[in-house]
Amino acid sequence: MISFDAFVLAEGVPIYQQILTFLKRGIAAGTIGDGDELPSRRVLSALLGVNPNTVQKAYRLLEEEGLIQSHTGAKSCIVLSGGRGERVKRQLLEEDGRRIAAALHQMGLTREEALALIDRYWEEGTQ
Amino acid sequence: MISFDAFVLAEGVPIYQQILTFLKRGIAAGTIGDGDELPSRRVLSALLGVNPNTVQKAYRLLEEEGLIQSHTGAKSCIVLSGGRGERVKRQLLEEDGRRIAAALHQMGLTREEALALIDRYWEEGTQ
DNA sequence: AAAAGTGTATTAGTCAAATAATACGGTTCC
DNA sequence: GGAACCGTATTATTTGACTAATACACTTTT
Repeated sequence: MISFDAFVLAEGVPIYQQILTFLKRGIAAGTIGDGDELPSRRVLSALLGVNPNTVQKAYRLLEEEGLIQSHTGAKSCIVLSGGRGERVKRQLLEEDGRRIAAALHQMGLTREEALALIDRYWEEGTQ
Repeated sequence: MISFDAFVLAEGVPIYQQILTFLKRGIAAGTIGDGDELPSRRVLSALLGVNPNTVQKAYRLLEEEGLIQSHTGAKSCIVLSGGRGERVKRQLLEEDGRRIAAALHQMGLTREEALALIDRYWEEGTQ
């Protein structure tokens, strides 16, 4: 069963997108693997304190991407066969890499200052 | 007159927030300085292809933060006195630093892999 | 078999973001 | 002084995110 203990609800970003991002980053990190069971819509919505429909929207989008398999009545589970896992990781690294580098550059940081900033907050992110 | 040539409209983020971020990053970078004139609401909305009310919302929020001064009839301009510029840069670095480090860590990257990723897309961000 | 849990679907409502169309008074510039 | 531009304000509408309350059929568990 996939754990949502590390999930923290942020503001200003659609909740269903945060769920997508959380799961995809877990897939990229390898902490979420092929065949892993997802919490049911009802359980996760109660856990996060959001509406079941919001979780359903996230799960539906994941299924449309082929990353989840759902059968009426049974729990949904992760599908990473056919290079899906590698694809997710590659896409995530490229999108985040571009976005992050652009942000740091727009703030006028040099390459060294940017690397130093990541270094500075790296320890905090490990908690 | 502050240039919005480098501004590119993204999806999934409120437009008024994108305008705020663009200006704050310019302030942090030093490319936007004290007393600089902003494009009028009408001109900028036409330039970005968005509604004047959306630009007005961004400008109003900036004024509430004390980063803009507006007088009815005249153009608005940037106010960075009293350490406002430094404050903006410090806040931006902390927020982005934390968010970026957390994202990289959640993807399971080591510190070295994270720094390599930034390095990889650094050149692209320069354009 | 019965109960509990699950995926799925529907309808209704609230709220924020964004658009659209004006309107008014003040400033700038020729 | 007048035209052009500017900040500001108002009202209405559309769209998407989210909540709320159900309902139904299927699976799992006991």
